[in-house]
Amino acid sequence: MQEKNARPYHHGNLKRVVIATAQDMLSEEKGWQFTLREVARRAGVSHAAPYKHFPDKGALLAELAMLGFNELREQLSGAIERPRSARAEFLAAAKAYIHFGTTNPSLYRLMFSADVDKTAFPNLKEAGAAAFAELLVILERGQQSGAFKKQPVRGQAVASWALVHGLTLLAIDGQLLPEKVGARPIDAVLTSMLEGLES
Amino acid sequence: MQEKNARPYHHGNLKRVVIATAQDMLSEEKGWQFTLREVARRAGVSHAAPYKHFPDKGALLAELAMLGFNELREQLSGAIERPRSARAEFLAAAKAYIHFGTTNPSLYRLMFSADVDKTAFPNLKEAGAAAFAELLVILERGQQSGAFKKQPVRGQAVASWALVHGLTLLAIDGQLLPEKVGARPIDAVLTSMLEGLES
DNA sequence: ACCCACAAGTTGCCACTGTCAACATAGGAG
DNA sequence: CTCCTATGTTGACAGTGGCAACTTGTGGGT
Repeated sequence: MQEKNARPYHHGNLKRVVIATAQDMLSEEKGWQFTLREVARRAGVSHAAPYKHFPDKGALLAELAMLGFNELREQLSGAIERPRSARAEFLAAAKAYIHFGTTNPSLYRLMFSADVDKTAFPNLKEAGAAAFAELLVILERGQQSGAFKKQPVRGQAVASWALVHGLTLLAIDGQLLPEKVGARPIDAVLTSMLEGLES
Repeated sequence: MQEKNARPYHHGNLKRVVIATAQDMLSEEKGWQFTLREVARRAGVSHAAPYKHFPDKGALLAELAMLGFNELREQLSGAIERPRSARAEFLAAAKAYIHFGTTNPSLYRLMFSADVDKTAFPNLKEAGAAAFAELLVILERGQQSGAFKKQPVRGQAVASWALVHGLTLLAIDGQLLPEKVGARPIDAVLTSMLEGLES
């Protein structure tokens, strides 16, 4: 008797496969401007199948961005696991952040792109806030220990984030080459930032 | 006798009109993800006409980005026209930069998007470098006057640019609201940056 | 004035896209 | 076993980027 079709109608795990396939495609030339039809082709399903799991392409992109923020938050909290000096924590987290961005440039750009509307995707917004909260933890601990100036922590967080974010984008764009900006530019800039933070 | 067609085949000025139309469309919802066909429609020509002036859509986007950098450079040099203290110059230029970005959010994002390939468009690369050079001028003058620390100026420029770029993106995303980050966050952050720069 | 070459338009086409509707199949609950 | 829902597929539509071939307009040279 004939077996059932090699690929039954009920995939069982298609949502995860679509996400994983899209994540793979992020590292290709088109970055997050891949096409949903190509994702479906590579997942081995029809072009309309993803629409049973995502209302549209924007929803898939938002999911990717949210997963990116989750991963970033894990990288940040992993970098400051063992309690140590505020300075060491700050540097470790900043470097983990920049490493995340330079290792996943298309994902990083997607996370901050206008194409993922955080107002339309609450999970994404929360994930972004959770990643940002790791930075707040570092700054609050630094203030409590007396290592950092006692100032509104959100203001300090904005300054720190703006700088690290800018550095990450410069690194992604290949603008942080030693012959352009001197040796170890990231260390130099982060040290300068810390001088502004410290008591 | 009948007049010639209302719209002769030879437009005479189509390249400029395409650019101006695309610039207008940047401020609409899709930002720089407008379609070239829609640009052509609004310019009153056929869908293929822009291809006589731009090899592809990417070339038009690169042109828009280059014009953006030119405009940014003019804003920066205008902000520091009259010689004054290094500190005042730095603040004026930083605010002009942030104002440019928040006034033209889609153009600003396009300028730093992976979609405009600076290696493929030398004019764009030069325009970006010229805008960046304005910052070098400020820092060099600051060092010469003794107001800023005598350090590798490109390193200082990278730190300054990273911070201002990050602030601009935060402002564009509406993240610099006083209830979130305290009053006058830009002033606070720039002042802190200056403390790191000054002798 | 005429001719020719080039510039710069148009028309039509191709392969592809995002997304929707209708249909087909699979799974699970009652 | 039946029925409902989930989740696939097929087909269609309106649109896109970009190309080739064609058409019209311009300007230079004779």
